[in-house]
Amino acid sequence: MSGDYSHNNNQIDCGPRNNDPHKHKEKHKEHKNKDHKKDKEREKSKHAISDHKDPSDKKHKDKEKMKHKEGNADKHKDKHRDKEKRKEVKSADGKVKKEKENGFSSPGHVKSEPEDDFYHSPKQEKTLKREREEDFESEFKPKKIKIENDKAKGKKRKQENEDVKPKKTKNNKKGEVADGKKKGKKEPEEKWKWWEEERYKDGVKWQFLEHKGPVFAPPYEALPDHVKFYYDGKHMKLAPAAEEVSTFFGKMLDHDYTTKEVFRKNFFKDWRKEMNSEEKSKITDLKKCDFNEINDYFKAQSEIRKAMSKEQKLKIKEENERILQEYGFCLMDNHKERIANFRIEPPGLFRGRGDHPKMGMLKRRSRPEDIIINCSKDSKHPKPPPGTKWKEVRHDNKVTWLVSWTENIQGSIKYIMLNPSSRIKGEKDWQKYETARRLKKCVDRIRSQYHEDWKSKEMRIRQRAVALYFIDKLALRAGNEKEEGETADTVGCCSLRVEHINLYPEKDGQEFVVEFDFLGKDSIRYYNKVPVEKRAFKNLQLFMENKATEDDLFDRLNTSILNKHLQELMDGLTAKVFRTYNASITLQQQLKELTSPDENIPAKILSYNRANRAVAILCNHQRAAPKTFEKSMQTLQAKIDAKKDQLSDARRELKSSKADAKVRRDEKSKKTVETRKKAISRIEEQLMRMEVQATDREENKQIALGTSKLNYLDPRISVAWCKKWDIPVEKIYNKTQREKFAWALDMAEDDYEF
DNA sequence: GAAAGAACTTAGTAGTTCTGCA
DNA sequence: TGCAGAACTACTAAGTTCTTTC
Repeated sequence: MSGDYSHNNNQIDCGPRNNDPHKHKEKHKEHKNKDHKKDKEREKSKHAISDHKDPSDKKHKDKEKMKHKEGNADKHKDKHRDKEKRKEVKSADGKVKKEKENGFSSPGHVKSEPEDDFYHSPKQEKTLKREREEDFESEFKPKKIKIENDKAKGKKRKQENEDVKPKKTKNNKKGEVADGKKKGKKEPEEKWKWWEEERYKDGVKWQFLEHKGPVFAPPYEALPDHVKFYYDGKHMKLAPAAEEVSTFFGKMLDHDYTTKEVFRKNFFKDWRKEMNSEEKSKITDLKKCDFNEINDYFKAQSEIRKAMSKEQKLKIKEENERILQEYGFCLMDNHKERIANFRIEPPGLFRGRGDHPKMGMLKRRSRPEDIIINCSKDSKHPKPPPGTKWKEVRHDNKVTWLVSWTENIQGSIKYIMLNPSSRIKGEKDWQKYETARRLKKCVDRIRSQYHEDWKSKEMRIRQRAVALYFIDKLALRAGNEKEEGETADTVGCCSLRVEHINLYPEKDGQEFVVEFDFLGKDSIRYYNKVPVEKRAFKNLQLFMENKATEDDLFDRLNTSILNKHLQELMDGLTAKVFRTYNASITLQQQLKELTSPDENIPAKILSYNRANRAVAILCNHQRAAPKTFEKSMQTLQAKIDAKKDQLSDARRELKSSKADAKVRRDEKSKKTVETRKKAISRIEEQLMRMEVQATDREENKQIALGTSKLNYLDPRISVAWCKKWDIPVEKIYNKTQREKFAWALDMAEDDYEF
């Protein structure tokens, strides 16, 4: 893990989601800022920890200032080093190597993208020059593109405009337009390297945005007459509104949700709202409702779809492709960009995770009148379906979304945004890792600061220090306060309650052990027994004194207090950055530790997956073990056994042919020996692959690697590792991931250091 | 300065497509 | 060629953080 710092003993196989041993008690009430009297007494009586201004505070601040100064000096040195590094390097073959900046390179050439006929706008010229964002951290400096003279600008502009000109897309396969690749064409067309361009400043996200608007869910299609709903054993024909909602439930009959009391109650309440007065008066008990025919009908439909002929399937695929081409892309600042989710969420029953109080509620159908469109004033605005109107068309270029609407369950806003491969998402991602790298430079200072802080006389400072210690050491999430009764009862670091930890002065031969047991994001259980520093332990004892189990552990702390403090320690620092930093640094360290030069490619990939797994465990990224896991492991094991038999047979054969060759001493028998030797090494190779696969699969049973790979691991670490060990990057990142991390693939060299 | 609202990232799951093997 | 299982994608819930409002 991350040096001696992140000791994470997360036990992944600690039971399924929601399997919290202590049933979550009734939600506690506002513990923050509450009952000050009680707190003060507590503090006074014990360790004379004052909640008031600490006279030593000023001293502290001065000290802090000094530290900051030191930090700045370091920064300066680093900058200097970076500058040195950035100088052009000539490689042995005389080629100018890419200029490096924090391990990346950036030749300032003009992009050439495929032309396309999707959008054309006369307004593109002004978008060409983006100004540099001034406050952008030093590490996140794309190389300044050489300043173009007017002539050059004109040339670039021309090329950019050509980017959006018609492109023949006959027989296009999925993604080809986006990729700018044509089948059969060997030379890959160059993609837009947005990371070599200037960024906008002042929060501007784009200058020009044009899109076709969202795709709505298809209208409800009534059930055929033979599919019947029964109430109390009697057939009942429902009016379309109630029937539609009944199908939402009927489709889910095989799902666990429909057995949950809360789900059933919420569904029934909302369903009744959709019934006419006759239906409402008759249907009063969900237990008497029989949705089986509806369930069977949808299952049959699914079978029919599966059994379709190739031609029929192809037709559907083509239609989907057409919709994708029409609605799945937008034009942002001269570049055609893929939209992530261009469909409005269809109506259905809300599937809240864990013990969500709103599960089963009806998610209503969104209409054009609910939809806000965001695009350029001077673009071709998307048209609402005939006879309808948008709620609003706005032109806000300080946000990244294209479409938004408010959902009816929690009243939150939903957005249509761009794909992770887009410039707008990529820049943000890159910036995220640069912030984490800046944390690397000052993390020691921050750590010594919180080690000081937990001796403070002020309770709030001690709490802040211990919480930060956990966020840093265990990669816990910040833990915002949540509205009671609105969501599942989950917590993060700042919102931990007394009931979520147990303290053991000594456990299993270790001192000062803290046992964490709580439900985190998505109601995934976090269970970890971890030895902590004595001061942290003693502080926890103090924080828990005279508190009830449902009280907040850190009653003088919340995420905004913590983040404000972090902001003072480092510009742009928030609790979340620690997770990114610890994940990435762990990957880098693990890769160094686990990769041995003599191993072959599959073994190296196993090492990579193990490093990735270490991060996933640190971040508590779990998944349900695949339903077919045991069976597929058995199958694989059987194959391994068979391969082993095959190997021993082959060895036996080799032995006998060697003996044979000794006697005969002819060419033919010599050849046989060689052939059998080759066969053996082939079988050994196959066996080794299978065994590696089995190990990997077993270790991965309940761990999800994807989340950390996509969100926490600086891709440049992986790219550098691939380059260093000659591993094809395709073995680590699939196509989508390579598109998302195109910037990293382009800029990271084999010596990249996070 | 706190609360509410908005914007955006992170997350697991369900459904679909691809791949390798018998 | 068909099937099983792996790999990938789409979907959308659930977080965090930033911004606005009062």
